[in-house]
Amino acid sequence: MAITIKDVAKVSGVSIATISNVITRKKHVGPEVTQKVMQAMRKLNYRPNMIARSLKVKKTNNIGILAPDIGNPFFAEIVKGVESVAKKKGCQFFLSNTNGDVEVERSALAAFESQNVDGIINIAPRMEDGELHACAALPHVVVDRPIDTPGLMGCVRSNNLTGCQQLARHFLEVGHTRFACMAGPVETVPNARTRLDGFCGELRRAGVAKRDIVVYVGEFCFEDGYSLMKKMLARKSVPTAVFLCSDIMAWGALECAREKGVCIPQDIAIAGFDNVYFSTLVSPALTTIDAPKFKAGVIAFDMLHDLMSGVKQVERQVVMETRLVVRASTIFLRSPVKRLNEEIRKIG
Amino acid sequence: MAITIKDVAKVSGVSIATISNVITRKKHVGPEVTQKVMQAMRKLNYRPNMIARSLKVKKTNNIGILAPDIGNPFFAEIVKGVESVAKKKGCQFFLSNTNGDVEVERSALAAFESQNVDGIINIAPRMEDGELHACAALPHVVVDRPIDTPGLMGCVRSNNLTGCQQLARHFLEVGHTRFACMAGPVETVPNARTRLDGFCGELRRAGVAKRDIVVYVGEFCFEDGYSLMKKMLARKSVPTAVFLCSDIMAWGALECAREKGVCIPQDIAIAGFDNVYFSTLVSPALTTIDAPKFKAGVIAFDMLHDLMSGVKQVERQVVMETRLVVRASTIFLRSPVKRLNEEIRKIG
DNA sequence: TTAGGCTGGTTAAACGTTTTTCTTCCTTTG
DNA sequence: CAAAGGAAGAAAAACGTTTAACCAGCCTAA
Repeated sequence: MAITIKDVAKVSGVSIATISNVITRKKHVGPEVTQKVMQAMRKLNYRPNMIARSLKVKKTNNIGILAPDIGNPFFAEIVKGVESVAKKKGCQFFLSNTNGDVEVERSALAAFESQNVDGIINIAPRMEDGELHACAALPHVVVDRPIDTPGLMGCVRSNNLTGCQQLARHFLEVGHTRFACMAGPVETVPNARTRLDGFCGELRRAGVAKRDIVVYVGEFCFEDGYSLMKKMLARKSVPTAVFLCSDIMAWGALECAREKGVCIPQDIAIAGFDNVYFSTLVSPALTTIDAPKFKAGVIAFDMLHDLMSGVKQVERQVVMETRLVVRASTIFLRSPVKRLNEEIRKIG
Repeated sequence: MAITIKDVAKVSGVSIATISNVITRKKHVGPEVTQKVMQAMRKLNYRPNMIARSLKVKKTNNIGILAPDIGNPFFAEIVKGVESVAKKKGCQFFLSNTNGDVEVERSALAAFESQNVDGIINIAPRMEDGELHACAALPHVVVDRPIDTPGLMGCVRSNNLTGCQQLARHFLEVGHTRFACMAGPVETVPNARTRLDGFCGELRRAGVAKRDIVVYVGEFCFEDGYSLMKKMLARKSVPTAVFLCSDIMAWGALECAREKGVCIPQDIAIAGFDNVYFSTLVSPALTTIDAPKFKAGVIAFDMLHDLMSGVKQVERQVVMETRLVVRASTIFLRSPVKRLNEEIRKIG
């Protein structure tokens, strides 16, 4: 039988209200009584029952975190950011993986609501805007996806555009002339669209012809990076600079290149998006676009916390910058990168 | 204001007890009343308040998961295993990262207890046995660490020994004669000790001299893999087969080798432990010892669930097998691996 | 001296459920 | 036909807290 406030009351010979007061510090209670109570609590190893407390105060100090896949280090990092500051505020969290399945998202949200969480952090949800907005009765911040913020909604994301533009310029600077972009699910994920548009747009602006940019679409996963790369290598004129719209896709592409005996970056330059920490470990180290992950988590929680505590005038849209991180997969130090270009020009 | 069972009672013109009965199906309630109630619930979009329910029934259907670092795919995979089956049983979970810090473990456990979780899954805890055993009042299964199981404890882990022995034999078979083992924190983590002993023991049994096995100790992290490798390469006689006791350490070692211009596996063969899914992606693909992760999570939850439901005679110790997975980092197809050995013999 | 205000404490109601007990009204049966 | 039993629902108590309302004693000020 778990031990309750009543037991403590009995042992310390004082009313349960007093016990509660020494715990919550809401009313002053005399020093010697405080002592007695403290002692009794320690002796009994009493732990307040949060369930009962929550029921009474209508506040659980729990939040729910929804993420597509915690096995993906990108999301894991965000979650860790959230946790780092949640812990400081005495906040626990429920976690639910959705696999990008809207149905799962729905049921997880319902479950969270039943658990009376005080707020929700929703990472890269697939659910459409309208349905998401309907959840704004509860403080709810969505991360890594643009959305406008009625009710108690918040949004923290990164500017996917600039990083992609930087990458396009980088490719141009090192002399590439034929490009490929392997995008994510552009129909359902706004950021996938943005990355594609940012990259291609900048190229076009620099005068690259439309036919020199080939676009593929897939999911943000290893397999699709692999298979799209394979498809691309089967073309008769192969681009020399390819942007995979997530690191994990880029790993797939690297794997494919290795199998086909294509040298990176000598033959083809490859870049990703996310700057997940594994990206320094693949070979060659991956040029990628860094998006703040841990920090996004931190900011998301802070925002949620403000929303939960009813702070007025909270900044409900935070967008952070992305930036290009150049590594070995796009620069070939020993010789100019144009070799393949020239060969192709000769051949085709 | 959230809507409660009382509102439903009012709308459907029936007592709250009856509402409860239609929800829980504990007592039969007439069909037309059931209809009315259902309708009212739907109309009001009523969701039972789990907090109140939990308080009454002294059961939350929540569990707590403790893991060193969710950013580590090894642990993430276990968590996903747990979640997959927990979800089916209508169980939510709290998650807490400990960073391998005993103090954090303690406070997280206390927090879980206050939340009245029904059980705990404790992955690779650092806390010592005694203290852990003290938590066995609550159903508590520890994963990936051997421990005996008094009270309501359970343990699911993998047999670290056999895999390491297989690896040792594999190294011998391809002709190595000088070995290194870079172990984890052998003092505090039992599995670290087992891996070291399993590997070295098998070598010794095969007649390898003690002086042909060099041992280093570090943490299970990238940095230590890197630095220990560096230290090893500075020796005047360098082993040709090295076992890094976790994949993530092995990645560090690969990185170091790359920097130093050491070819893997031609110059040195490298193997890891865990078979985390990224290990196929590093270059060269890593030979490693596969430990079941997702499945461990599944089994852990099943065991916990039995413990929670008071099932008698639950098997409280499950140990799964590990097995060697040979990949490119230890086999060099085009020529025998002994080259460096011979050079070393010549030089030193 | 006494009304009024602190101080430090107690009592009791409330939070939203479940569950035990109680009430009604039928139906069965000897 | 009366007693027993069963079915369907209602009333009320309980879960472990917090908190509003209350109270006793003491100090101060009028």
